[in-house]
Amino acid sequence: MTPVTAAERSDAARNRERLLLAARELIGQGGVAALTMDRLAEHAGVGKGTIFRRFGSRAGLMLTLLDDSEAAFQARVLFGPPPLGPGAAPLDRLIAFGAGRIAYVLEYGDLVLAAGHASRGRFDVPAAALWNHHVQMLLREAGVDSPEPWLMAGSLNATLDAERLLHLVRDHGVTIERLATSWRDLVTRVAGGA
Amino acid sequence: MTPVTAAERSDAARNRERLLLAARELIGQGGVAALTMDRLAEHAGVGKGTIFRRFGSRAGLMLTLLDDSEAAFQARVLFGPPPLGPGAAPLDRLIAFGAGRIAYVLEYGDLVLAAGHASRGRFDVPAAALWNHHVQMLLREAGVDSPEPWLMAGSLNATLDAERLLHLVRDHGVTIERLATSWRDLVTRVAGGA
DNA sequence: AATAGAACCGGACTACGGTCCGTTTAGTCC
DNA sequence: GGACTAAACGGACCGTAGTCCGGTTCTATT
Repeated sequence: MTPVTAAERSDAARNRERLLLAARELIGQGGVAALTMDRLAEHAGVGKGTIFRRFGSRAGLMLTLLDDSEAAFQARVLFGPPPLGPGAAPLDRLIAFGAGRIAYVLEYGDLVLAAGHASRGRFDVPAAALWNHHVQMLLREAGVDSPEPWLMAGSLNATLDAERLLHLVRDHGVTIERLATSWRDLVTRVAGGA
Repeated sequence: MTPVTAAERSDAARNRERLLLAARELIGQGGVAALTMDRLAEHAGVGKGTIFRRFGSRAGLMLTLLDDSEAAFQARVLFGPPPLGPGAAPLDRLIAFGAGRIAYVLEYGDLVLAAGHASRGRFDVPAAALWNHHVQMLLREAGVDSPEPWLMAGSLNATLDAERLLHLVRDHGVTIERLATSWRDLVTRVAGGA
């Protein structure tokens, strides 16, 4: 977050902390929907413009709020124990990745949803690029020789879209187990399995 | 559109026509973004409330605007010549369906995008259910025996999400041919092909 | 410690989608 | 054709995300 070129000014840092704290408080009280920018500004004792300079948009703020948990998940994928982390067979890692992603999305629900409504389109966000790359790597290791590896990885990731998953769970009562099963089925077939 | 239970009142019909005409005019002049509800109301000489009673939301209006082309595409899929229509091998129909869908989304671009921002979530819209059912049927005919046929069809359709396709084309310069290739690769693998 | 200027601050302002409710009008029944 | 009712109408109103810019505060420099 802190730019390399210049240290963050102390008042800016103080306000950023205040804002994140106030944001979590508001969400804790009334859910993500209760977090409006006006309320946040008032509750944090800060001007509205300050929020937008700092986080760019409401979605940017949500992204920042998710930073910690997102980093934790990334760490589990990149350095954690198998099958999610390195060490397991590529297909098993792929299956575990989907299951983990599904669990993550359902756990943070509305927050992920709100973060997705970024003006940038929710695809170019750094994390998305990382997952794309990760899936692409696992596919290659699994021996999948696709004419469009990058697009194939993107397609599989589109399957894990937060809005879709939450819609299925909330409006159709689909269980997390069924989602995981479906993902396993999909990637197994793509990888040329049974 | 006209409810079976009661005929539409003449003033309502007149205003609906006015609104659709004015909407197409505004879009023709300044693109979909230029179609704001206030402007539309003024340009059509109609109150704003009238628009919302008739179409429910901005997305609903967009959906209505797409009605004709959507119906045309549906007709091609359900009754048209192979490989999109009936008569071809299931896998070929599936491939053609994706290609057709991609072309459709790219052709109507922003309109489809705006229609997708419906409050209902863009998944429960009637057309989406139809495509889901269609893909599910083709998979079954192709001998794909999935533990979750409905979710599998939904996953494949998620791959054709308008926002994703348009993002790839507009922000990454991906061609329609590459998208079609990737879709073919995906469904071929799912169907157990090469 | 004084100073300059960059970074930051705040809140009034805009544009938008969507709602509400008192008013008008179309269709119907006598 | 007059009266009645349900439907449609319209535009003021609301809450929202996001912008703008004059004033303020921090920090580096001397």
